[in-house]
Amino acid sequence: MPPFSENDDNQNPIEDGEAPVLDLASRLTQDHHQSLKLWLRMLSCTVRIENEIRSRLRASFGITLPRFDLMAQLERYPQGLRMGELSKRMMVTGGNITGITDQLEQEKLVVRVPDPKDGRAYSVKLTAAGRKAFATMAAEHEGWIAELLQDMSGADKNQLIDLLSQMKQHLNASDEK
Amino acid sequence: MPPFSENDDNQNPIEDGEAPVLDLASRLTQDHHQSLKLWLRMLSCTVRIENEIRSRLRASFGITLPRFDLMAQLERYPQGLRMGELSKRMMVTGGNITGITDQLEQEKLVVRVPDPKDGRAYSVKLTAAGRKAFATMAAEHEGWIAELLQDMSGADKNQLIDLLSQMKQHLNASDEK
DNA sequence: CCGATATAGTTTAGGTTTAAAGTATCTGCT
DNA sequence: AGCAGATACTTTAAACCTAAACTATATCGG
Repeated sequence: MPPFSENDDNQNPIEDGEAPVLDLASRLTQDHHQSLKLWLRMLSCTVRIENEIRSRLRASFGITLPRFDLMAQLERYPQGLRMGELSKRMMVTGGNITGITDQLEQEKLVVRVPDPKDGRAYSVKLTAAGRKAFATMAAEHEGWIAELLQDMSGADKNQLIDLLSQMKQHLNASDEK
Repeated sequence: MPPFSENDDNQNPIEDGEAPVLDLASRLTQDHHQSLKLWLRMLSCTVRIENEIRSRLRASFGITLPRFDLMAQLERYPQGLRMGELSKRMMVTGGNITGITDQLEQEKLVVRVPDPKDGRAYSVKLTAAGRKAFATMAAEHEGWIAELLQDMSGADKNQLIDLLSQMKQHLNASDEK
């Protein structure tokens, strides 16, 4: 994800001090700007961390981020995941999963096990080598994330987790409508 | 950016109730998990919003997200931006900017103006048509973001903005080291 | 002036990503 | 049984993206 960041020098915290009474239109615009600002700031943080992790994964392990991510999903489901489940969890298209799985299979890190109950479906699983490789990488990866976020207090992190969980739920809720 | 999301059913808020005294190693692991959780939650929210915006931009305006993003950068700098500046602001590689600019130039939405002072450099600017097209799209875009985030209170949004600004600054600070 | 080094941008090769079309299998209905 | 529609996955074309190599221009020290 590399888009639309507000990488600006001015991090001026728009003064939201006294709130005069505003008409509906103004309040609407106000909220729009606030939401946009929030979005851009979150996007900026995400892209920065993502780029850093991508580059470290490549440098340390010669693996790409999507491959690592797919393995991370599988690691949580030893019984394997179907292509469609991977697609949903990773929030990418099915065709994409096909490609990444192909690559990982070629590297012998995952296998496609045909589903005996459904001739169309596979279960994708980590191989023993895949589990081993992932364990090493995951430990390092977790350390990197902690390092990147080390300057924030634990309390702030907890608060962010709460707020983002809330956001996530709202996003889920609103697309069921 | 479509990676490594923790798209799980269980949004169980890990009970961080009473905090027993822990040894250093445990506290470290604890912090690592907290950071990882925060990262995954933020990533998940970002990808969801991004996918939604990408799809709406395509459906409503037949434009891609990176092209829209590049135009958004230019809109803030009427005097134009050089390729390298676009690359830095959008946090993508220079080669990538070359490609996106090529496309937008072909669509007559931007122009490359040679820099009279530096034979290697261009200034990329929106054309009149580009400005016009962007104005329409940007208004709609802002509305979408507001809509997606409408279920959060203004106070929560402000708090998120604060925390993310802080995160962004820390990220900036730590890579100058 | 001239060569060494740096900088601005492009190109290339390979991987990722999407949307849309295609293939094969399954499920339900008659 | 058999067909209609749905589902699971793959393929395709076009765009995006990165890292690394490359081209051209600029700058600096002699």
